[in-house]
Amino acid sequence: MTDPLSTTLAALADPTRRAILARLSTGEASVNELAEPFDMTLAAVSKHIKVLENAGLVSRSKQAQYRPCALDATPMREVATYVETYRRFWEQNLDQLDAYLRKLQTPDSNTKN
Amino acid sequence: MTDPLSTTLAALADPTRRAILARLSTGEASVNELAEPFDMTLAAVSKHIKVLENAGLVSRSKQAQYRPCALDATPMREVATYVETYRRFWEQNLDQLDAYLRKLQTPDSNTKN
DNA sequence: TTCGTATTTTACTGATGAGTAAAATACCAA
DNA sequence: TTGGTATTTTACTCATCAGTAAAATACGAA
Repeated sequence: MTDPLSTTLAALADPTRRAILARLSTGEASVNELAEPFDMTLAAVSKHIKVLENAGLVSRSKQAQYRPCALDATPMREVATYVETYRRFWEQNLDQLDAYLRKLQTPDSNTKN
Repeated sequence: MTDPLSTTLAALADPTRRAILARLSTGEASVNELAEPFDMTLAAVSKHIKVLENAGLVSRSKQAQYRPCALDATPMREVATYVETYRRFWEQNLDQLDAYLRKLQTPDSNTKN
């Protein structure tokens, strides 16, 4: 699983990590700040951050003993591009659902019952 | 990891499974047909399909001894929606890169060297 | 230097994932 | 019924992941 898209998707496939990214979308934060909402060791959060960093979704800087995290959404672009190639399929399904619902509401279609 | 988005992302975070979906985007296929391109046991492919089915990305039907697979991209909608919330961040990064490259190309900015 | 705060690393545990081989199941056809 | 094709299940192995506790590291401040 060394391809970047797999790495990005795997990193995103965890609610804790997505919450960290959501927090970072409001601005930089230290590990302590990021860990605060979670019922989890600091070390555990540190490892989640490492996964995100490894996927290129988080970048780090250095300020004294702090190593603040910043969001880097760039790898999500590939995810967006990937799922977009399937858009027509889910929209097609919605169209079918829509047609089905319309059919149910059309009196004529139910005359046999 | 029981939330649907995590399940979908985890299912997509594997090149074999994405290849299966790509194949299914061209139409239904049996497990044997799906397994053909892979250097992997039929049982292994069967399990990958189970993961996709579990994520709602693949639906099955029954035709004699065949249990053909069909693509259902519906769960990808949530993925698309999710990454879209970060679009402004990666576009911002592109803008910054663009500005940076422009700056490099502007003679005035390098007069000090 | 010594302390305190921030963060990571290490060693370990338990759960889960990918893969295999071989047996089991399902269903059609002769 | 017997055989054949399609597919899944089971039991097992190996690797990876999430989490913890405790030690280690990094760095500013007194």
